[in-house]
This record gives sequence, structure tokens and C-alpha cells, in this order.
Amino acid sequence: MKIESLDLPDEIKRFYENSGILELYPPQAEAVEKGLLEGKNLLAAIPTASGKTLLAELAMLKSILAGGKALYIVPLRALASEKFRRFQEFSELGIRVGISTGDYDRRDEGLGINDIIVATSEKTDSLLRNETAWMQEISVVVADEVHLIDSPDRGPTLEVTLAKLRRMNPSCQILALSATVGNADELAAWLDAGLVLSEWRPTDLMEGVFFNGTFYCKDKEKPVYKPTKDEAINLVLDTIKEGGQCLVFESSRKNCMGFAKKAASAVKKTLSAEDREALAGIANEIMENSETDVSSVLEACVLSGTAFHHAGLTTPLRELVESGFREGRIKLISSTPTLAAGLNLPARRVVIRSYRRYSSDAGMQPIPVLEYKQMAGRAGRPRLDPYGEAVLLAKSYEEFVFLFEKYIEAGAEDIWSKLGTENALRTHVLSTISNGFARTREELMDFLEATFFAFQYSNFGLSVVVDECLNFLRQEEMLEKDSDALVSTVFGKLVSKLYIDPLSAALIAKGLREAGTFTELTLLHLICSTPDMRLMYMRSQDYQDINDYVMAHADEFSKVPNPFNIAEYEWFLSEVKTSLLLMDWIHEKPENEICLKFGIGEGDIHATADIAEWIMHVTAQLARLLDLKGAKEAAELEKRIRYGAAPELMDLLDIRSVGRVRARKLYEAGFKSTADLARASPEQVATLVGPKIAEKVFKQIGRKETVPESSDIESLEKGFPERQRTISDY
DNA sequence: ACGAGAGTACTTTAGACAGCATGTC
DNA sequence: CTAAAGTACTCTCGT
Repeated sequence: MKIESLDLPDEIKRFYENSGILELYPPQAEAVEKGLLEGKNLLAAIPTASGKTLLAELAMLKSILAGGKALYIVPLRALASEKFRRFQEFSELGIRVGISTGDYDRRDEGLGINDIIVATSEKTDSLLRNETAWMQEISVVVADEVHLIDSPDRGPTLEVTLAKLRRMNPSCQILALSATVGNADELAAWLDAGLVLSEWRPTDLMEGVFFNGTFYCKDKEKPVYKPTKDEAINLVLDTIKEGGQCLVFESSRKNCMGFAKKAASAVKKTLSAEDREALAGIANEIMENSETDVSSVLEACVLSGTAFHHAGLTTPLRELVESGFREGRIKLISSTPTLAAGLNLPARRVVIRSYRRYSSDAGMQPIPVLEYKQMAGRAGRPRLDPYGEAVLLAKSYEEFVFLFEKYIEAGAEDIWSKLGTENALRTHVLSTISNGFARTREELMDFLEATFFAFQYSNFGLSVVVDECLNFLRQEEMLEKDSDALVSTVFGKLVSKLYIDPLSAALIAKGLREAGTFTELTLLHLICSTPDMRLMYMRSQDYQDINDYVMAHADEFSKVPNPFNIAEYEWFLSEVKTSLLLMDWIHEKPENEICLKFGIGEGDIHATADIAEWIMHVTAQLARLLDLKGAKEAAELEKRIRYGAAPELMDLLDIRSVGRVRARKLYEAGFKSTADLARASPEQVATLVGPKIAEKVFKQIGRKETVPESSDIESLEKGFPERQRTISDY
């Protein structure tokens, strides 16, 4: 099917023809035949890189030029910015694109002027909770990676959000994009969608198992070049020899770094002079971005043409690795599953060195077929590689047979809704009521009828859990107690709006109510005891230290559990360990020191601080609303966590381009406040932070604006009742 | 006396969304 | 129902 023959305005056809796209891929053509351009709902369950994005674009553009608005929902921030950048190319068609994620965001109402909005599923949920007006104008919703409905922690949000969008806007077209799953037909039926099911790929994929020096595929086998005694390294060298690049998946960070190091010397020998020069440039940038032990290891690897990639790396470092690979300079990336689900980063050959992954309740388990397919699907760069190869490694004949049967010949698992637990449902019950989507239990059940859970299990299964949620929310005073109707309290509305788990909010309120005096530690531990926080693992060497610390600071914790209750005490120690990480951070311990002490990467510090900052913000807001002690302390800690700095630097940190390090330098030199700086000589300041920064500093302290107090509570009290919509409005 | 190699005990184990208001070194 | 791989350390044996 030709682009020219599609029912689209000429300008769109010309846009694609100019970029060299003249003809649709077979699955794309099938989607068009099934009503993609006529506003029909569709589920496309097709492999990565077989043109899902184009499908979405055609549907969105068609609808927008007819006066509509498109929402593109993704699971990852990184994916949101990738799509955002791509869709910005439509600006020549006069189409405006916006992005909304937790970290990168424009004002929500202002977002509404855009024709396409890219958002994460949680952000979409949050926009719905805040009753963002433009959401009613949406005419197409694209749900990318919709198989994530199966995920226990994030799937429920996705399905509830889709159900709400459809309820609010029944005429809206849904285009769901999914990896191949066992029950795609069931998912399609839930969405009232046509199904496009295909295994077609633009580049051939040879999947197979490597055993005894030979790569066995379904219908062929080939021997592999054998210069070293490590089979995985041989597979890498074999690929490089044929002019390709290699992606190796590992199941732990340690192994992932280990393999990149191990392969380095052999890969280095294959590099051209030109490669070496480019790699030296990348290595340089790495060192400019980070000065930890891990980044030095990465630098050494990159100089040899290898790299590793995992969530312990900061975003800039990850991006350097990704772009070095895309440019063909880095020949091998050894990665944890970070790269499997995320960005589009294809390679000639993918080697899955470890198909098992640890889970705390069942030990090492084979990964699901769906995850294997995501990794294998990275093999083969369209237009650059003649074919792609996905290789599993077997150590014995039994394993060889097992791998072949499980991953190559069998299909992917079915996906199952995970909405049916109190933990998953609690927050969505509250937000549904708080928004006016449901005013009675009947309306609530009626709404939940539209979820994938109800579709799969019938919503009878939800009834008991819903009552548990309602009881909890009433008991915690997030819902009015003595009303048969479902009415959220001001507290409940704030909890819903701040996007925190109601259980976290209840724990925070209780902690603030019961605490006598607050130290930094009290508040940090309070937020770490919340289910929204992500905790550090305890290593065997940690027990002694953390335990001693608990003994020394026992009076600063709201409650220390009995050490004989092993499970509970163990959990408590993890909370304390995480609190101590945050303590070091807000006391300006250097990043590398924190990494070594806690056995984590720089990326983990920032991720932990990011969540902590959010929950501390929530704590301050809740304390203010409920008139509890600690509001001021929490607000100060929120800011300290944002910058990772001690309290005496707070004034200096209001200056832009002054962070924890520069502020400390200025402070130690005697400039303890903006007022001190106003009296300082420019030369003095320039020697401390450099002339450019000094200039910026002086520009600002002349006209320093104070930030107005946040207005969450006021807007709730004033603005909400009359703005509140009910289900009958839709 | 020293070192290679086998055997053993111990340790560790992926990823990542959200609020708010704008720029770290 | 319920793990495995890497590593650090120890022991043994041969030179």
C-alpha cells in the first residue's frame, strides 16, 4: 500500500514522501484496512521496529487536521522525550507538540494549546485528577507499550487511566501498541478494538541458541569465530569482524560492568585509528560529567570500544553511551534490562548472557518470554544490517533444549490485570471519588466495570477489595464518614492531587501527630517508612553499622520495632539505611563517597533524592493542611534534599547556577548570604566560582524575587467545589 | 618455600512513575 | 513450591 493512496491531506503525504517513506509496511497497511484512518479503535501487537510509531502518527495527524487533539501515553520519561523530539518534526505542518512528565513539564493548562501531548501514564492520571480542562478535547489516545498492564506496580494506573479517558470521552479513538502477547485478542476485545497481529519485521531476525561453539537457529546453524576461550567474547568479536555491533544483556550490574571490562582488551584490537580518536572524545565527556569510581571504569572501557549501561549511571552518562553506540564507535554495550524495554537502540547481534533473574521469593527464575522478545527484538538495525541475530547461551544439552523450546518456539505469555488488590486499588478508588467520577458505591462499581480487570475476572472479584479500600479511606478521614454517598474530604482531595498512596499519607499524618520533637532523622525516616519510597538493600556488612546507629539514635525514631521480630526489624533497618543515605546527601558528602559507602551508583543517589523530595513536599503540605507540627521543618528539608545541602546554604541556593558545591565555596569564603554577596567585590567572587558564573550571580542579587508560598491548600478550599464535575457531566 | 588448582563458604542479586518550579559542576 | 554465579578464602599437592 502506497502513502499516496491513503485518505490523508496532501500536505501529510508530501511530508512523508519528502522523508523517503513511500510505502507502508504490511502490518501498517493492515491497520489502515482495519480503519486506522476512520477513527476505529485498534490494537497493534507487532514487533518493535516494525513501524508502530508511523501508525500512531498517521492516526494522530488525520485526527488533528480534522480539528482534534492527540494524547500519546508512554511508560518512560526517556521514551516521552524521544517521541516528543520526533513529533516536533511536524512543526512544518503547523502542528504543536507538548510534553508532560514529572521531571520535565510546562504548566498543565498551557499544555492544552498543543495538538499532540506526550505524557507518561502516571502524569496522564495526575492530569485527570487535577481536572485539566483540555483533556475533554482529546480525539485520539495512543497507548504505547500497553502490555505493561501486566505490571503489578504500574499496570493498574495504565488501565484505570485508559478507562477514565474512555468514560470521559466515549467517541475518542484508542490506538493501543503492544509487544506480542498471548492474549492480544482479549486485550483488543476490552478496548473494543480491531486487532493487528503480526510477526513481520523490516529486517530478518535469526533467533537461536549457542551451544558447543555453534549458533543453532531454527533452520540453520553456523560456527562462530573462536579467538578466545570466553564464548560470549567470541560472539562479540565475531560480530565486529563482520562489521556489526553487539548488545549483551546481563542480569546484574556487577556482571554487566565485569563483562564490559573483560571484553575490553580483545575489542580494542579491532579499532581503527578513527574509532580511537572518536572514543577518546567520548571518554573525555564522561569524565567531565562525573568523577566517581564507576565513571573511571566506564572511561577505561570506552577507550577500548566497550561500555556498560545500567540504572546506577546518571542520565548524561547513559546518553553518552547510547549516542556513542549509535554513531558506531562503541562496539559493545553490556547492559542490564535498562536497554531492553526503553529506547530504540538496535544492534546487529544481541547476546543474552543470562536468562535468569533473581526474585526474593523464588530465587533465580527464567525471565518471561515477553522480556526475552524485547531483548531479542533489539537485533538488526533496519537499513544498516542485512539481518539481526539474537543469541542465548547454553552450557549443557539439557539447557539448550530448554532454551529452544521456551524462548524460540513458544509464544509469549498472556497478560493479566493486577488491579485486584487493595494496594493497587486504594489510590484509584480515592481519585475516582475525589474527581466526581463516582458519587455512590454503585457508580464506583459501574466505573470499575470498564477496567481490564473486570473484563478478565468480572467485577464481582473487585467488590470485596473495593469495600476494604472504602473502609480504609473512611477510617483515615479521606472520605466523609457518616455519609452513604462517597464524598472525599479536603484531606482526601489533597492526597489524590499530590499523587501519593493514601497509605503513605495516613502514615505521614500519624507520624506527625505522634512525634514529640523532630530532628532531621525523624522526618527522613518518616518518609522512608512510606510505601512510595524505594529502599536500599541491606548487605551483610551493613548490619553492624546500621544497628549501632539505631541504638545511638533510638529516641529520634517514632518507633523502633523489636529486633526479635526479624522480618519487621530487617525492614526497619532498610528504612534506616535509606534515611542515612539521605542524611549524607543533605550534609554534602561527596557523591563518590556516598556511592562507595552504600554500594550504589550516582544515578541511584539522584533517583532516591528525587522520590524523597516529592514525599517531603507531600509531608509539608499535609502538615499545613492538618495543622500539625513539622510543616516548616519538612519544607526546609524538601529544599535541602533538592540541592543536597546543609541549612546554612539555603539562602545562597536561591541564586540560579549556584548549587551545593558553589554555595559551599562561597560560604566558606565568608559570603554566607545574598546580602554578603551584594557587598562583595566581583573579583573575589570570580576567583571562587569563575568570572562567568560570578557575573550571573551579581546580575541576580540585584533583583532577587522571592517565591510565593505554594497555594495548593488555598486552591483546594476556594476553587474546588464549584469546579468539581460529576460523572453525569460526561 | 611457593604456587597452581581444587574445593568451599560466603555474598549478592533489574528497573523506575509521581509534586513543584526552573537551571548542577 | 523456593537459586545461581562470582569471589574470596582455604587446603592440598607437586616442584
